[in-house]
This record gives sequence, structure tokens and C-alpha cells, in this order.
Amino acid sequence: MTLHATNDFFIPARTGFPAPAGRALASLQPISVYPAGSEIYAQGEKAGNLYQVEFGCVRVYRMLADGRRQISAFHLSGETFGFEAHPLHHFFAEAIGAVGVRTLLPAQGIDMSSQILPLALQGLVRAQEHLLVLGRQSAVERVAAFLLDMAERQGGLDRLELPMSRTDIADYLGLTIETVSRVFSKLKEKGAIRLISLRSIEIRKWQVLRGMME
Amino acid sequence: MTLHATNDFFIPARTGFPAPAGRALASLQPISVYPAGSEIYAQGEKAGNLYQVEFGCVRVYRMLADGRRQISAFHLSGETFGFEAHPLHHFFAEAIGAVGVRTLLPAQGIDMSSQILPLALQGLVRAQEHLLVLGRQSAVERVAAFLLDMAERQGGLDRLELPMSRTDIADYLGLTIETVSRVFSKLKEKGAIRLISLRSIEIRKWQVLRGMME
DNA sequence: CGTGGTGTTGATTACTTTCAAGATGTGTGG
DNA sequence: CCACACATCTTGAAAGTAATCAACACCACG
Repeated sequence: MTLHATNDFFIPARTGFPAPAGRALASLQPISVYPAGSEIYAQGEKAGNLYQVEFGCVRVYRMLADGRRQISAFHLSGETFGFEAHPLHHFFAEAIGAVGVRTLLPAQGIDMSSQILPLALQGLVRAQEHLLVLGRQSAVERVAAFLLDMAERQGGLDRLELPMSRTDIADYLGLTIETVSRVFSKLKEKGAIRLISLRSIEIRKWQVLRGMME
Repeated sequence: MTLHATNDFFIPARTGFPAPAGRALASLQPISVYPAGSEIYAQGEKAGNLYQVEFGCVRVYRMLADGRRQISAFHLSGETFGFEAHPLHHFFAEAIGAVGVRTLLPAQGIDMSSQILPLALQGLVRAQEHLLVLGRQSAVERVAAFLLDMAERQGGLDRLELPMSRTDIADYLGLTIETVSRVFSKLKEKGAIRLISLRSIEIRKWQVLRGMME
């Protein structure tokens, strides 16, 4: 699937998520809109650009030869992704739903390291914290951690939106969709959460979820 | 355990591992020697320094309240660690065996971002690749990936040294020591590896290990 | 030559996956 | 607006993998 982005499109950044930070980095760049499921970059492609999400959600992932997939991160409004240590991409990035992305071109001559470094470090800490979840936490703990993380990134309100499918959640948490579904049901039974719709959740007992993360 | 490093010690960087890269970053800094098991920094401490391993091996990890531990990375000679996005450390760093470390102090006024950024990105890619291992690979695959990674970082020779205990390996791979031990035995039976000693391994069938990573 | 720490091996248990079926939701065309 | 079809999600039963519990072997140290 090699859909291309509709370029040079102006879209007001209305997302329901917190306003993007650090926009000063490249305010002149236009926003590209990627349709649902389209590829932003692929493993093996030339890397170099950075991308800032304006609205929507992006998944960054890696694949094994047999089709197993691990999503290393979801990126919501205001977050920056596309960091690579080498000339070629090691990961895939795809739009979940329609996504508005500001491409930050590597300015020739100008060193933006000091602006980029904090963003890279943010990603590094996030990844390392996720290692703890994948390496040492049970299915329930993983889902609880995920919900709390998503809630926090959306402003810490009781109600949160899940822009991604169960499959995406499973591939992010290192579980199967069935297990994710079962855990959702269990949390629902316990009254910790309420499913307003499939992609919309209300957290009713923060303490229960927090207690599950230890 | 708050052992302190023996400072201002000159130790020739003889390690058996590849020579450190990027030493120009702070060639003036003295080497600190941390004794086996000592703490280099702890979660909650003020962050800001970077550390470059001169010899030995460092483990960086996180803990859950109930004692579960996830090692997010081992750092060998020449590698740099200590990156943090926030003013306080989110992780612990400890010496495995005796370790020589060059502390890179944050130079006031001078912006070293352009030198630090590639190192941070290296760590980011490493962490994200490890996510795939923890999230989607079986015990055997994890151990195989670990051995190949260690071998590669030590020059790609048939013989490799494991500076860390089985417990450390388990906590890095998200397994128990029993499972790690069993996988080692299984690989030994298959003739893929030979245990020269507990901490010294010969890889006899690279293809078998590689095949296990998919 | 004990002694404590580390590593190995075996038996059982527990959790997650896999396989399978059914339910719910969404989008399209009539 | 409804009906159908496909995709996504949920639930159940069986199977598999790694964890846990337990005993023993090995190694380093005094």
C-alpha cells in the first residue's frame, strides 16, 4: 500500500488533544494529510526528516519476517517522530485514521541539534519505560499502564479516546487482541473503566488502574 | 549501597572490547573507577552528566515496587549512557564488575548537542529494537538475539564474554534465570554454542542462532 | 575443606496464546 | 432508512510456553 499524502493542504489543527509544543521548530512547513492506513515512511527508506503530528495518531513499528509486529510508539498531536541513527529507516510509520503531519526538513547549514535533542531524549525515556512494561508486567498491568498513559497524554480527563484498533493496542503491548479484549472486559466488570464506545473509554477508578501498575 | 567511585585514577583502557569512539567529546575528564556492584547514579537523583564506559560493563535498569527489575541496556567499552529528558534520573546505573567511566560534564555555555544527539539516537534505536524482542519473541529467540548482539559488539568473533550474571541477562530479556539457563542448555545440546566457562561462550553455529531470530 | 552465592535441572502451576465461534459495529447500496 | 456484507471485537475451550517451587551441582572464597 503506497498511498501518498495530499500535500500543501491547510487543515486547522483541531484535534481534541493538547496543543502541539515546539512548533517554532519549523513553522514555515506546510501540513501534509495522510489518509487512514497510509505509510509515512518505510523500513529501508532514506531517513533524515522529522515529522510533527498536527492531528490524528501515528504508529511506528517493526516487523519480523513471519509477520509478527511490534509497535514501538503511538504519536499524538504535538509529538515528533522519525528519529533515526542511521541513513536508512529501521521502522515503519503509518497513519491511524487521517493524520496531519508537519514535515521538518533538515535545514542545510543550520544546526538544529539543540532543539531536536530534547525531543529525542523524550522518545528515549519513553521507549526505555515501555521496556519495563513489556519485560516485566502482566497483561492486566500492561493494559492499565497503557490506559493511564493515553489518559495522561490527552489531558488527564476521565474520558479518553483510543484512536487505534485492538490489534494496534495488542501489538503495542506485546499481547494478542483476544487478551487485550479480555482485560478490557475484566476492568469493565471491576468497574474500573466504562466503554462508552469501542474507541472511547471512561476511567471510573483511577486508583484501581494505578494500583495495577504497582 | 552508596559506594563512591575512586576518583582521579588513571587506568589504561585495556578491555578486550573495541576501542571507545568519540573520545574527543571530553578527553580532559579523568576516569572514575567504580567497584563491582556500585551505583553510578540512582533513580530520583539529579541528572545532567553523561558517562562513557572505558572498560567493564554497566547495567541501566528500572524497578517496580515489588522488586521486579528490567534492565534496559548494558553498556560496554566506548558506549555512552546517562541520557535523561528530565532534571532527575528515571533509572539506576550500576557497575557490573569493576568499571572505568569517563564523566562528561555539561560544559557551561558551550552547546554540545550536535555531538550528543547521534549518541542519543543510537540509544533510542537500540531501545526500540529491544522492544521487538521483549514484545514479540520467544525465550529462545530472545537469548539468541542477545548472544548475537553481544558477539557483534565485541567484534563479531566466535568467542564472546558475558560480563553479567544470569540474573542480569534474565532481567534484560524479561525472563527468569531458570528459563535463561534452560535455553543455554538447549543451545548447547544443539551444538549452536559451547560454554567455555560460565561467563565465556563460543558460538559454533551462527546460522542456527540467526535463524532463531527470524 | 566447608560455606554462600550462582547456576542447572526437574516437576508442577499459571498465564497467555491459539483455535474457534459468535456478537457487535460500520459502510454501502438499494 | 433499512438490509446486507465485511471488518472488528468479544467470549469460550484447549494447548503451549514460561514461571514458580524445589532440589541439587558447581564455583569462588575464606
